Amino acid sequence: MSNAFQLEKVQVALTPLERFEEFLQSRRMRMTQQRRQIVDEVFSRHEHFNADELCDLLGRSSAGRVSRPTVYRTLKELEEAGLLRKMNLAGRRVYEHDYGYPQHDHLYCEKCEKLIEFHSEEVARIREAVAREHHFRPSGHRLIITGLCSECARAKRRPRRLELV
Amino acid sequence: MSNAFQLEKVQVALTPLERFEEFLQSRRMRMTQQRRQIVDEVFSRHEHFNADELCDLLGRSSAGRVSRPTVYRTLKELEEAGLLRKMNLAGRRVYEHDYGYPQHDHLYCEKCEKLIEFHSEEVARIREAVAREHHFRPSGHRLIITGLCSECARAKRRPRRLELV
DNA sequence: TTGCGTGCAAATCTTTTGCAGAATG
DNA sequence: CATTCTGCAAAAGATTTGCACGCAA
Repeated sequence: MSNAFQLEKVQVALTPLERFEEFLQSRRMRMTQQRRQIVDEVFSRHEHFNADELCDLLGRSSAGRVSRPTVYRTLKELEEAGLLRKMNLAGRRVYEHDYGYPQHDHLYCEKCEKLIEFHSEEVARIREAVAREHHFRPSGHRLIITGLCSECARAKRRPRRLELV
Repeated sequence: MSNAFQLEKVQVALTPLERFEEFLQSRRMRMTQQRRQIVDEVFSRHEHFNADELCDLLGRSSAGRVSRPTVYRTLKELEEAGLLRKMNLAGRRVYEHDYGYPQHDHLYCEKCEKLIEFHSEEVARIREAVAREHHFRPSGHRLIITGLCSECARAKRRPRRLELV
């Protein structure tokens, strides 16, 4: 169902942690307590997050805290490993799951900052067509449609009534 | 011609400077030597730029220098006035002309960092269709297709020959 | 003359780096 | 045991802010 606000997961053979272990091994890097903790935290929910928020979450963690530099270092590794994707949203740098989720684009509510995911074959088609015209070799794209989500649009249409209660 | 790498200008009644003056007046703000200098510099070429680059250009200016805080303050004003649009490109925050140029999207070369503008009615159509599906009220969008431009793609296909000369 | 605007210096915020000690394979 | 990692402190880069003086209207 491409209309679902939360896209369906894609079937993957390995868990994010296993996938990351493979990546680390391929680079002669080590699986540490901290890296494990970060992967657990990051993949325990699907929301978009930024480095600072993750630091907070890991700060409160019962498993022991992880330092800020380590969080930044590991986020970069997870990006290189293809587990996370970084994105710029109204000046905020947020991460989202990449591994195990299908290609998608976003609707971004400027009021409540909600991020809605959607998939469209059309976008891929346009990408190819435009690229061909310009002799450009596309490797990816990013489409963000900004505006107001249904709730905020409704609220905006009749703000008086609600505010004057 | 929507295929031109450099899109055609749109007819506008006022110069950017005049438009900015109107904006300032509407807010009881003043036209100063510095603001005038910044607008002149910014609209003297069509390239994308960031705050730092603009500071450099204004530093060399014969008309006297403009301080960094003023550059930042004025860029924000120009954005609010609808003269400039800010955009995040691979972590770099760049500005582009908004006033006097048509709605467009970008092809971004990951190698040479070139930015190619293109216009597509299709994108606008998709935007409306997706928004309708999600009861979303769109106000704008941003589409960036990343990859390699024609020159860089060519260079990449046969790097040996060129590098071994 | 009355504020608004500017430049300076310093503060913020976010992210990165050098390094000594800790942990992993 | 040889290296890789981590945390700390500090550096770095980008942007913002407080304030006293200067300038536009």
